[in-house]
Amino acid sequence: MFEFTLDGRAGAARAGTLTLPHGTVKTPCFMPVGTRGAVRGLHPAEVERAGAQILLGNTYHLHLRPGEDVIAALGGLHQFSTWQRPILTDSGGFQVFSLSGMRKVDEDGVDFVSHVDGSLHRLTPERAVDIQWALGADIAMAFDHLIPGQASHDDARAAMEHTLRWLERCRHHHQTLSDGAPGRQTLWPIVQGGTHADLRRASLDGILATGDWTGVAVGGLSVGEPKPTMHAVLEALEPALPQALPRYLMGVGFPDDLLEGIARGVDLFDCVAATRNGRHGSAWTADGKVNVRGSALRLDAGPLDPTCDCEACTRFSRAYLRHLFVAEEHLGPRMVSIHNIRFLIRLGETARERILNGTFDAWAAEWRRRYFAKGEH
RNA sequence: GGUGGGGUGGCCGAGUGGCUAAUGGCAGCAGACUGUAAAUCUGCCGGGCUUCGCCCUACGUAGGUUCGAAUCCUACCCCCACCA
Repeated sequence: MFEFTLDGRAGAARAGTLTLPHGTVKTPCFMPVGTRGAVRGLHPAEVERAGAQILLGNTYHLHLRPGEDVIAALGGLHQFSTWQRPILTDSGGFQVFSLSGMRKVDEDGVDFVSHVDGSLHRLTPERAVDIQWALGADIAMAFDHLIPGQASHDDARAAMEHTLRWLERCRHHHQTLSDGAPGRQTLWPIVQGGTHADLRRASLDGILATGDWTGVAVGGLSVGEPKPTMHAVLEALEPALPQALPRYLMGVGFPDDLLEGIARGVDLFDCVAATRNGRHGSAWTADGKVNVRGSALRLDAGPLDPTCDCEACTRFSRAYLRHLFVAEEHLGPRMVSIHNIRFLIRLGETARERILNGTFDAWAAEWRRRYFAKGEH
């Protein structure tokens, strides 16, 4: 359980197989986000047909509603949601960042004011682990202290060291739970340190010194910093990342981010952009971004993306999808969400093939050329 | 035929002498979104241009009062309600 085998490499890029209690995951892989136990607007069968191998859930949001006790009573998140493939849960660390106006951080943990009803909720490393254990995710994430991409070296260091102290508490608490049910769930640490290479390396060193991990995540990127900065952080980290561990770049990203991440040795990604942008009428295609609501598509009989095999592209015209958005039919946001998810998943599938057959670099170069040809992305 | 009410930018609808090219909303157009407080948010939206400004044309039609009118006056046209 929790094994990762490397199937092939191309430069820094890797193809692997991750074995988890609920199934295996072929990498590189994009993981759709189902924050509240559902990928926004989609049926699990649709997510399966899009090729998703593993989904995300969120500690904070599922704790607020319906509550981890409810989910546990109904057999855990897999049974509750009927998603039987692997699940990874985020710890609520991102909410420390995204709900910055509604929480207070201290050494021990974080007080959140619920955005749902204003009630007070406290998350600590132990609580985050408890909740994720109750949810029954295959992979639980450490509770981390995430800060904006522009954060100073001092602030980034403080949050990174704070994250390490929390990690040790997460690890210890998770170990005591796992002792009673080995093989049920694994815990992954998160590298922090903002945009500062030295802090990133220190964070990774601190993580690797504390335990035998089954995977490692890189967090705190794509939070306002320029893309070249994110690439530089990944490049600074890559040589120090153990080849034997799957690497998960949290919260990333857009298609080009996935490609650049894969090229820099990342195996796993998640991002809400596929569903959020899809819901908002922005579709990714081999030729760049398409505004599905745009008047240019009014009489366009062609598919959203001629290279795509998703349920939207194989069935509907651009004109029809645009009509759905203009008329505010829910089918529109749903279909473009499916398309975007499929697009990212297919990107991972293709990258894997190319890594395994030795043509990754050439393919990546051509992919970039075409994706950016129109000057949009 | 009489009385009263009303005619405002693609639509609805504020505005009763200057701060009004004219509040809002809708429609339309463009853009944003990265471990989801987002089926959300932002910008444009009479025309033209050398577009952080200038010039035209505009509040039913025509005239008038005034330094200045969508706002006041007169006539006419049209719509609605009630009364004949």
